[in-house]
Amino acid sequence: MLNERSLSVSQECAECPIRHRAVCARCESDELERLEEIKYYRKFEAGQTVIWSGDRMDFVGSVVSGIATLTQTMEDGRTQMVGLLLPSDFVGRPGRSNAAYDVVATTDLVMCCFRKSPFEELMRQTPHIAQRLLEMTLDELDAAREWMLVLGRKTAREKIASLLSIIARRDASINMTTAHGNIVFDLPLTREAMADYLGLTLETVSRQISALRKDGVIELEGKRHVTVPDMSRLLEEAGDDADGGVFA
Amino acid sequence: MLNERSLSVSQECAECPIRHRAVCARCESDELERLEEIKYYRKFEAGQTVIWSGDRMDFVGSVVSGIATLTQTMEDGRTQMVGLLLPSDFVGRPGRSNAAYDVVATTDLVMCCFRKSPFEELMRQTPHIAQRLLEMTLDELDAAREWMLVLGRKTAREKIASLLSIIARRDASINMTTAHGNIVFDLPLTREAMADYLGLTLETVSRQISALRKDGVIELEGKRHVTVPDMSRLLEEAGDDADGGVFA
DNA sequence: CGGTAATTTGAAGAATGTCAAATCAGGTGG
DNA sequence: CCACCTGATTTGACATTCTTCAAATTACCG
Repeated sequence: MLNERSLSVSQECAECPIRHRAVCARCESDELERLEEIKYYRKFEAGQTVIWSGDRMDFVGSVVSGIATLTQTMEDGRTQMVGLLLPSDFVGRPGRSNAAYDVVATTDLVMCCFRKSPFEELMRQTPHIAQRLLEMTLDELDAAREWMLVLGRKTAREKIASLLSIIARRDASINMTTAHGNIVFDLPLTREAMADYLGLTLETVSRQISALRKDGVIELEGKRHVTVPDMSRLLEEAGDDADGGVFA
Repeated sequence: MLNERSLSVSQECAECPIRHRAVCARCESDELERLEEIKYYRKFEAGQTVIWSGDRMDFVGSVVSGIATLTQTMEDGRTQMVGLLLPSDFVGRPGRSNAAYDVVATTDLVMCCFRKSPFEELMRQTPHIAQRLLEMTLDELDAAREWMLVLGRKTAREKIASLLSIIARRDASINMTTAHGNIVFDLPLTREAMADYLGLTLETVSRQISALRKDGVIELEGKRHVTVPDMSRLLEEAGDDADGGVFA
């Protein structure tokens, strides 16, 4: 199932776009050299499954570019997204041999992979990797808990506004695509993927996006390109405090 | 607000009931001695708030006995539980100075606390603590993701069945209170707390519990004492695979 | 034996899901 | 370059689930 092509070019960690944010962020140059020995790149096309829940997983790795999702599926087919993986995010769990979730590339995706057992060995020896992984895992746990509030207590409209805020915020921390105060970004998810993220149906997602557009909270060009004229308004719609953060 | 009483008796780590499961599980005896120097016990009564979200938090610690909850609250009062803390669970985040969630004791509670900055210093020096904390955080993240599926995709009945399964499982790993194949346990949560856990109203919780009782999935003595005659039936009602696990 | 909080139950309403059909967008082959 | 095809998205009508508000009941505590 994994018919990705190997990259012919090998890349230097020093020039890596996620060098200072990924699991290797804290590594010294000698530690980086050892990581470089066990790393390899893998490329996936949009729509491809990186790994199926339950499958043996002999690597861990970082998203270098593109977006992937982590999802759980019930026997009857209901699915819930439980993670949205952006560049620098970590995939896999050291010490676990089988994947716990489906990982799917939603855009073209490049991953920097490490063979699992050498990586685990390296973790034992270099505290910087484990330290950084702990930090990242704690951040993910906080994000998961924020998400739980969204899933459990917010209305459909608030859920959509929350998701848009999150994407805008994450996007801004990378691209800062803001023309004269406006926040502008592309939705990296289909309506169905948004529904799986938010615990809604795709029809409800569509209706609420239309409603937010009609009420002037967002503007749309095509189905995916979003402009937010007033970020604090969006945050208000999300049910969050309308102050603080990147967009004061 | 924190009118807990200090414990007059200091306890030995060696005899601690959570010695082999808490954040200190991997520590050697010399490491334990250093932890012992910075630890102190705190006791809370049922209903007391351990810490408010946003408050300065100058300690981290472990639940020794009793149960606490982690909750988020929106401005208009809607609340969502995001963590259920049982004995050996860790409270607080190294490197963070203010609490991100409300922590409330739902039963009488004993915590083993460490002053934060000495603990952080110790973490830097002894990899065993950080290693164990990473492991525990990864487990919590998995639990949070399971919970996200419950919140996002399960029906009210499935949510209740899921919660009962989780409590039964956690209880069993400690007490194994099973008379002739039956699983028996006490609900440590009020209907309202269950509602906050599951993203429901307390009325819906009450109705679904009654329905499960009527259908013979569970039996109740009083409001809190639960008997599960057939665990696989309960798991089926939860929408999970009805096999595997502790109760095969 | 009251009093209070927790829980249950009922009736009605609102939000979201379901099913079906129409529309739109992008890519393809002619 | 255009008509067509396919999948994504939107829209509509209706069904269902869950919440809301209100009141009755139960359990526990002093």
